[in-house]
Amino acid sequence: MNIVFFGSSKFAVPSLKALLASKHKVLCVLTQPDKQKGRGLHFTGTAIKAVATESDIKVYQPRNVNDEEPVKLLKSLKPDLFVVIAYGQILSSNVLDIPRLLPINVHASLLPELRGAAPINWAIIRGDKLTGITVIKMTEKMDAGPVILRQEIKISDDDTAVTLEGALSDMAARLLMDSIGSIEDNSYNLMPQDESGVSFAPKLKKQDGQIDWNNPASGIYNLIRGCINWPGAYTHYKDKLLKIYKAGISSDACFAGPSLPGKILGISKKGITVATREGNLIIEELQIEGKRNMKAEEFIAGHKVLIGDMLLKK
RNA sequence: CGCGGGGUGGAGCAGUCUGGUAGCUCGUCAGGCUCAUAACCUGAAGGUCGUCAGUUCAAAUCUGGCCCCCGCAA
Repeated sequence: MNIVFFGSSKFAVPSLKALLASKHKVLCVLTQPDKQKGRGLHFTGTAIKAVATESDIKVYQPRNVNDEEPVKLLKSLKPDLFVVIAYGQILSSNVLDIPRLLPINVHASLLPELRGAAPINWAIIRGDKLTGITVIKMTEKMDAGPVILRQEIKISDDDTAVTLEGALSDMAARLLMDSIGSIEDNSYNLMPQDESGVSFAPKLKKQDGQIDWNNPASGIYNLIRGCINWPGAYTHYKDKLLKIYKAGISSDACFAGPSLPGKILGISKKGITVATREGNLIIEELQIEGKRNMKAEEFIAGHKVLIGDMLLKK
């Protein structure tokens, strides 16, 4: 089949690679325009652009796919199928009507749960035990089309957005290939989504990573795991930004009583124990503004961390 | 030239403003204490202070160039 691939982030990479390795033909790849990124604000391309370029696939980076010019181009390719994975732009019906067979989308949640840009992060932040991959036929309403294929995966307590994304992106590639297979021999069904079960996973904002010590330790633990790649769970210590990369829930009985949320209760090799509204969190790996990330033990060695110090919102 | 922090024994930091003996916490090693220990005590090893040049009697510290790491922002 002749396929046009739409994707931008790392999550889409295994799927694109699977397609490139298959008998199907990838006519071209659409990805987000290069953006100024990082120190010095140099222009950087997406992860998908790198893979496509390496394989000598044509790359297009329209600012808006729905504009006249990209639409014209896509029509001229006469594709059978659109495959959209973590692309970052919403396709209008003009675009969705182009492929001869279907426009399909691979989404990292069990739709209708967690529609939107950041389903993996939110699944962890919400404390879900189960998530998965859903392949849908795209409709104009985002992530709302009928389901072609779906598979579940368990979220373990020590999964982070990074580990889960890795597992899901591989699963996405497999499910994508299965879906294409069923489309090819016309054996697929379209199951409408149950609109009563809809929830949303909007793009994370910087602000979403801010730790509120008035939440229970378990909620903060989930936030840390869910925000690990971006924006990072953060708080402030002595007026400096402090990111927390790894933490645990403390079971130490000697800090059992209620304490002021955000207060440092204990300092040991295991980490820094901090009070929350409910239970205590033990910080194991962190990063202070301007420094690399380090183990709590290392941080303690060089910074005079005292019991009673506060971690604050700002 | 987007804004900012930083490079000092193996790790994390202080010292730099106000040049003049290399400091702290931890780790490592040896010994001691202890029923025992990741605890405690004593001692030791380990550093051309990122790099190149300049100023100076004297540079981790002042001046200039270069390299590298990181936070913000996007």
